[in-house]
Amino acid sequence: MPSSLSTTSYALLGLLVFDQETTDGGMTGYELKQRADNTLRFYWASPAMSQIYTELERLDRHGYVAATEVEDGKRTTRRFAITDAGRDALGEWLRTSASEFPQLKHPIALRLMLGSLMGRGEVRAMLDDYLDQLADRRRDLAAVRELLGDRNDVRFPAHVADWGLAYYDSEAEIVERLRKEID
Amino acid sequence: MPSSLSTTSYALLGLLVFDQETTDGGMTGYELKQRADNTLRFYWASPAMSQIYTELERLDRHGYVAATEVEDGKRTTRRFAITDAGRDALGEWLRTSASEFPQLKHPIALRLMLGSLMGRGEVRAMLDDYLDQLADRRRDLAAVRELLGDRNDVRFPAHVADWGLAYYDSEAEIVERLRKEID
DNA sequence: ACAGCCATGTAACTCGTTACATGATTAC
DNA sequence: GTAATCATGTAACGAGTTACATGGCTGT
Repeated sequence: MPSSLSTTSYALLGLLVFDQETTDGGMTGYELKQRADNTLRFYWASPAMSQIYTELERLDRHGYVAATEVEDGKRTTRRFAITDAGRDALGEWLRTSASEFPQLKHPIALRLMLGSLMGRGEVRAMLDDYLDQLADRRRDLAAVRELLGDRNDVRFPAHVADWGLAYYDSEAEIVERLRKEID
Repeated sequence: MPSSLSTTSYALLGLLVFDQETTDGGMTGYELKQRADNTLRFYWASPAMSQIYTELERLDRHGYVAATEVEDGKRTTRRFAITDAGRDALGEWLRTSASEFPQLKHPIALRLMLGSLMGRGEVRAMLDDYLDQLADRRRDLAAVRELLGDRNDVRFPAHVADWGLAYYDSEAEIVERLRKEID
């Protein structure tokens, strides 16, 4: 019964590792989505809500998470916590499966390839617009990095955030240089 | 009938723009796949052969490419060339549709986030391995860049290749720094 | 009261992949 | 002759999205 999970599935399971087990055990699907928006989004993908619930269901079937129904006023919410089996599976995955090379889908680069079909001004506008978006992203990630501080339990997520920040900086630099070359 | 095409579809159409119209008109699906492996692969994705043929079929239905059957010894191969309508559609797409922000799927960063579940040596090995892969990639892309030279018709693809090379260099630098910090 | 957030799910669909099938041509 | 490459397609499947549907809770 390997019945391997997708990388996204392991990624979500991984987010549950950093759950600081509050009074109730675990996180809701909604909370997990928020965490994904704050972390996974920057170097993987933040799955749609519907997929979060689907994956949690799947992880539950594998016994990698434990669900508890919590009475919350009039409604009942489900909270999910990673199990020991889940932690084992995650460690096994990290240790035995090969790391794929990163996959980049870069619409700006793609369009730049076709720069000869655009006017000079259009190319410049596209790159400027990209620089703006890049700055927005960087701000978002910097805010997340701030939250992590230097707490030891999130030392690795902090490393990843630093990586992301350095990447955004380098990307902005490259695009600015490119912009000048094209003029 | 807008019946918008996917970005991948436009990307393939874009590759046909650089077809230096030889004796026969256009490229075979097989040749297009090779070109995608040399270009698209680095900043988008190189579709599977089966998808190439599917997309060419679709582009043909839209009138964006023209197919010609060519007798090639005992077999008949189909060659595809971009049409004027195709060039128009591509320009329209470049001018009117918004550019999405790049999407990065980075398994190494994802795994690094879970570094606390791995041994120090395992993390280091993972990063070293990534640096090797990165160097391989860079070599491949540098070879492609070489081919482009300074020909004016491929000025923009060359810009994109330069962008990629700078990205790989920056990424290697960041990972090396990270490696030291983790030790 | 009304908006905005919290919370959970199902159904239909798209995009793209792998597996399967087939066969000609070319280089050793 | 036989392996690698050229060449073309179909079928089944998987991963993930958007649209749809529902309803409670919270702040103003």
